[in-house]
Amino acid sequence: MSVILKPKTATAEEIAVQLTEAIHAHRLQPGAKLREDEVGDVFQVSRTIVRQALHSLQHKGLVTILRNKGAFVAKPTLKEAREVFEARSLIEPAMARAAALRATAQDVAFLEAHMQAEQDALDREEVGEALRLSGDFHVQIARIADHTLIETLLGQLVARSALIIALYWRRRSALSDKASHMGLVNAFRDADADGAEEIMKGHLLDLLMQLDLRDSPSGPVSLKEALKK
Amino acid sequence: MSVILKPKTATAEEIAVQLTEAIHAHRLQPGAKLREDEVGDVFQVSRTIVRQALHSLQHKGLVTILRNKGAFVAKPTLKEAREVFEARSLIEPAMARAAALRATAQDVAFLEAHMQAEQDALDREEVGEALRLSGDFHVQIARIADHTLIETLLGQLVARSALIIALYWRRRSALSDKASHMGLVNAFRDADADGAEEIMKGHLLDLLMQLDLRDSPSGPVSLKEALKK
DNA sequence: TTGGGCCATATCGTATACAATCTGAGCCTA
DNA sequence: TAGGCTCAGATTGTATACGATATGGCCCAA
Repeated sequence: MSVILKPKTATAEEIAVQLTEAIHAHRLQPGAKLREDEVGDVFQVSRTIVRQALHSLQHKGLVTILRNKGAFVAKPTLKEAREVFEARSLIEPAMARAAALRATAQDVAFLEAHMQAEQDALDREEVGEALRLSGDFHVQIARIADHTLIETLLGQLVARSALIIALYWRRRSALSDKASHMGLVNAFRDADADGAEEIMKGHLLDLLMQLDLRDSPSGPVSLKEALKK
Repeated sequence: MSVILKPKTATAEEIAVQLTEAIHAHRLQPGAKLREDEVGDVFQVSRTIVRQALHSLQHKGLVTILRNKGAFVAKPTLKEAREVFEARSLIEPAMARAAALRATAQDVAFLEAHMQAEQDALDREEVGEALRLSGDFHVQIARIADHTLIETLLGQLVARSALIIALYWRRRSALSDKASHMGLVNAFRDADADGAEEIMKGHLLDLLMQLDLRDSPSGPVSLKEALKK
């Protein structure tokens, strides 16, 4: 928790955003406890506001709140992880198709700048920021498709994906989606709906393949936790 | 607001459920104001708890909270309404397919009982309850498909659909989904994945057709509201 | 009469006080 | 020494007090 920025007073929304970024950047690990007054001290607000932020993050699936226990950064199970990517596979190809039919020159330029920003972050070795931008790329596609509901939804799924990547990413392979993203941008430029849809399908499959979502238990668990119940 | 039941103390979750049911049953109309201490009086809890419930409903898209103005039952716009059904069309056929492959005899029996309960409600002329059950039928399919994430998601979309139906339903046609639901149950019994998927696709299209989602303005609006801004 | 400004009241927003609950250390006992 | 009990401290849960903001009525002036 001590790695959070902005020690000045903030709104619940701002706190939620900052916590989300910290989770995205893996500065807050899955399972980390978020004590209310600790967070409140950092942001200089009362627990009331912190509570709002934490509940909001719970609704988005980033935080788990246990009654009388507290709030923790969510630890998606294997099943939840698979479900997130299944849901994305149902939604995103259709968004890519719609975006291809609607994308303007500005949209294409925006996505290109977005990819450049991601590359810059990688060059600076800011892996967390690059991951965040990479996820946001997908949300931007829903925005271009002008589908507000799914844009919101996808924002939540992408945020959860960041947690999943933190837990299940096979470190041995590089998480590179540059080629797919480039392909999508090109398809948008050409208004190639079929192409965009296919690339997105393949891209999500690629992502899945780079995760270790086989039956292995959910990773290192403390003995104490493992023996509980 | 005076039509709500259970005047004894309750948790935020219970309040949210009761409000949801009231919205489903159209006892609370889109746009209705939900004053915090009024709700608190009804349920015999402090505003703290009411606030939790209202925020939770906001996240689910059933309530709109305007800062310093208060909470209102959401009034989905035409675009939002279309988006809800588009999202459902992306998700539910796949759920129907998965459910067909997984449904047990118990699941089929459960759905049959569910349909019977809906019919009973209709016979008792409890239209609101029948609508609620009809929506829940779809959520149950996601449960049978064993897809928890989408089950939750669909619960929200179905709840919003109830609002949309309240606003955009063409009264002239009967909102009958009995045939489609029956077809789905049969497909589940036969493990007919393709059939289930197709029926669900068509069923959602049917639903859309029975709504008036053309460009007409969002219905009766007070003059004052219309001239604002 | 009509338009604008002012104030009382209603209502929401936030902080804080207090109650309920959990946790873990220390102690006792078998 | 292992197991369980008790209690203090830490932490979350809820109610309430108080401040901020919006609303609507009233008065006054043009």
